[in-house]
Amino acid sequence: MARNATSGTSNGGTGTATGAAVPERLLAEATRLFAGRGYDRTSVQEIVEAAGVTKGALYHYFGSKDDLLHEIYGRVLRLQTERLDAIAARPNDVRDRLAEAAADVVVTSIENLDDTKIFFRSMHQLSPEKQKAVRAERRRYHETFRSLIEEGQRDGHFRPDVRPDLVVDFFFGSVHHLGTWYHADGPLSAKAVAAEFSDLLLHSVRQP
Amino acid sequence: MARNATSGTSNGGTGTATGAAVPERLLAEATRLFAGRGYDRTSVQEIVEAAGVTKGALYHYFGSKDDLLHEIYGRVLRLQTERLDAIAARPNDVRDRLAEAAADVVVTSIENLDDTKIFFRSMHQLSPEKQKAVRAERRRYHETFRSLIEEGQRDGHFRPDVRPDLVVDFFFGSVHHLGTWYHADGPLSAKAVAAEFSDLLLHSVRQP
Amino acid sequence: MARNATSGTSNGGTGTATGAAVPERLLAEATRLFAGRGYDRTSVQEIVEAAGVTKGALYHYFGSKDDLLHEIYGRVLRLQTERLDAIAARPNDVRDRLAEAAADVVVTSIENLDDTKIFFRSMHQLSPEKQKAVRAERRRYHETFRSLIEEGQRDGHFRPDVRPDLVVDFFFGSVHHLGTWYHADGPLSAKAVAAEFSDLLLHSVRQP
Amino acid sequence: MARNATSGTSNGGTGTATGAAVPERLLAEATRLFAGRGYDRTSVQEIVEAAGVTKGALYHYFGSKDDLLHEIYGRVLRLQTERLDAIAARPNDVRDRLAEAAADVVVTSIENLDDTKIFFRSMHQLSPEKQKAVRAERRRYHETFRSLIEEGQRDGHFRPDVRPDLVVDFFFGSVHHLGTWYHADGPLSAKAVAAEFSDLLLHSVRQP
DNA sequence: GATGAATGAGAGTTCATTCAT
DNA sequence: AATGAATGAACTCTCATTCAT
Repeated sequence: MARNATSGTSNGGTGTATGAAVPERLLAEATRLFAGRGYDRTSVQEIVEAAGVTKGALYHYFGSKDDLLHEIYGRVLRLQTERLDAIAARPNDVRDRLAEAAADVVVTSIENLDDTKIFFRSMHQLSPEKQKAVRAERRRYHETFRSLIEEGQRDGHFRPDVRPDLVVDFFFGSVHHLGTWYHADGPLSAKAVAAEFSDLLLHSVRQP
Repeated sequence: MARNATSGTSNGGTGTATGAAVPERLLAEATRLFAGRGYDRTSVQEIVEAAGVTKGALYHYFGSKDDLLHEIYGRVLRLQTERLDAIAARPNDVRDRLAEAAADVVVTSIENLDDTKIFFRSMHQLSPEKQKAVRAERRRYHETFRSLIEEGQRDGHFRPDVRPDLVVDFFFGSVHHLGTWYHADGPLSAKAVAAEFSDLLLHSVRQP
Repeated sequence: MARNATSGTSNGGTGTATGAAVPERLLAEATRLFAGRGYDRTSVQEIVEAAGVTKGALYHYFGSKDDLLHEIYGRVLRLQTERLDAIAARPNDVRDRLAEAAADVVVTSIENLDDTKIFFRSMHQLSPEKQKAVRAERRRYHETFRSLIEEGQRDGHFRPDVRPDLVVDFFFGSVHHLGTWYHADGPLSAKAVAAEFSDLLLHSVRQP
Repeated sequence: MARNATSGTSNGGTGTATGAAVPERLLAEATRLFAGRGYDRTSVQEIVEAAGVTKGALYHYFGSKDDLLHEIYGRVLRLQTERLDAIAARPNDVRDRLAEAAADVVVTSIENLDDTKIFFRSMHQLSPEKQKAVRAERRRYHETFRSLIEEGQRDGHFRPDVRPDLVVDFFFGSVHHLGTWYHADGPLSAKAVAAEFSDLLLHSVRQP
């Protein structure tokens, strides 16, 4: 079980290595390493060395290696859920909200590309209970997204002959896979990808 | 590297466990186990036990554990490449060919769902050289697919304002993620998903 | 070494968990846990959690984990030594004194069954010096017991052809093993066992 | 789970270190070390170093450290059970059979003093299931012993006013504790102790 | 063609203890 | 009087791979 995470003595989260508080440093390094080598291929020893502490310190804050992964998921899930909820609650035309939600999740996925990579590659390495918890939270997120599509269908803006749940799986497959091909130093900005993915989604469902 | 892989289908009937030849049995069990537990969490011992042989036998046919994974990739890549090449070479309207190619890759991905799961989860666990080889072959596949989109754009059937490479990444994200949500015993047949994914792709790119 | 052990019974009412003073609570919980899981398998963390204090508190009162064990031995040794000395000093017939001493050590062993279990299972986990100290005290106890047998032999009440030291080892083997089979909720009261063990001892040595 | 124990390639069980077969050597060294330091304080590393092999070899033959302990128990239990069964089945007077059984278990306990020490100190460190198995076998042994006492009571040779089960616990307490005080280089031979313990037991139960 | 004993390096985790506060 | 973060060493166990047979 995660013990108490932050402790919040001081430090606003500045540096990567020795500046930040210990739990933050551990999470940051774990994220970087899990994204690079994969969860199973990253040893606890590597994490603590990268964070400049000892194993004892890690196990003081986190109950297990598994716990670190769960915490990483928690952070990104919370962030994306909050943003989607805010967008979905706006008074705009549902087409605009869907477009914005789609673009937003692409941008935040690219901004947190390490978390995105970890998400789709390592989820099945979580303990069964934690996996269940993460899936439940993810399902809530997908349901909110799906409800936008359903709303658009009721309004007559979106085609009625598509299954909203399949559209969600279709789109989030694309989003989760950003980590396999997107590179920050490539020709495409996060915004450019977001605009294009959002556009593809909208065209795929809109009433012609 | 794989030494001699299959040796054909004969076998002479000496097999201890099931009917098939030893290398086939090993590949089949490895595929099943890798899909279930992941590559790193599947031990060579488990594979040989499931196949009813000993470690020595495995290392007689395959040079390493890594080699098994590479062989699995090889099979599915060969299959999908052949099918795509055949579809792309037909004389039909490019919209029909794209629709058919999209539907076909969905169906074969679902029919080989274990391979699909392994593909996107375990690619980064291959040795660097083998990873490079697989990526190269995959790129060829994507290029063929992309050329269909480019052809449609030249013909005026598809919107000119989308980047063909992004469309490919968009669509194959969806395909690779089938393994995370599709269940054979669910309400949707492989064909139904294929039809819908293909339809979503076509709508997302066609000239309105 | 124990620093100041008890500090009396007062406590001022500041205790966080139950009523008793901190060192007593620690000893009580340690006894319970050592008897249940064994010394090596009980962590300092478990002890302090059971007692409702922190590690710092434990190390304030006791110099080490080893020290706790030594203190537990000290208590039960002091108790049993006092009682035996009192019984041995009475003016009764030596047969009655031996019978009473035997019955008494059985009763107090059962009443402090946790200590009994710890005694014979964990003695060798004490540090060498402490082990020596405990053994010396135990030897004194055995010598007092043995002198009763020798006295009975001189008086002609007990058979002269038995070795008193062997009788002591014979009998205390039985006593120390109470912890392995006696259960408070079984059919036998402490007194019943005490009566029978005492009777068996007396029959084994008395002059027929 | 214990895998296959012996393998019996050659070697009649001569030496302690490098002569004997690997599993035998491991068991012998484990017995010596467990008796000396206790189960929990003996590391797997120490065992394999003493046996001159690597950890992998140990885990090739034994499923766990726990398994080694179980195997040690198995050997001594089997030996003592066989001997008791043989003695109990003889046609002699029951008093002679009880005396012989008592003396025999003392002699074999002293001859295998390491096993005896381990038995009473480390039983509770076995996994619950294995503990149950050992206890069941031990119970059978005790029942055979108890049946001798019951037979003697029916014949009128032994006092009817003692509980046979308590006599068994009484006597085997003494036997199990041999390990705490007996030293091979002391003044008493195994036979001398056996004769005296057997004599004490017989006097404690016989009809005066 | 196939065995299985053995290796050796490294995995995650636990723990008694210390010490600045 | 008491905290709790942090240490560092040791723990049991796993694993892909090799090689004499």
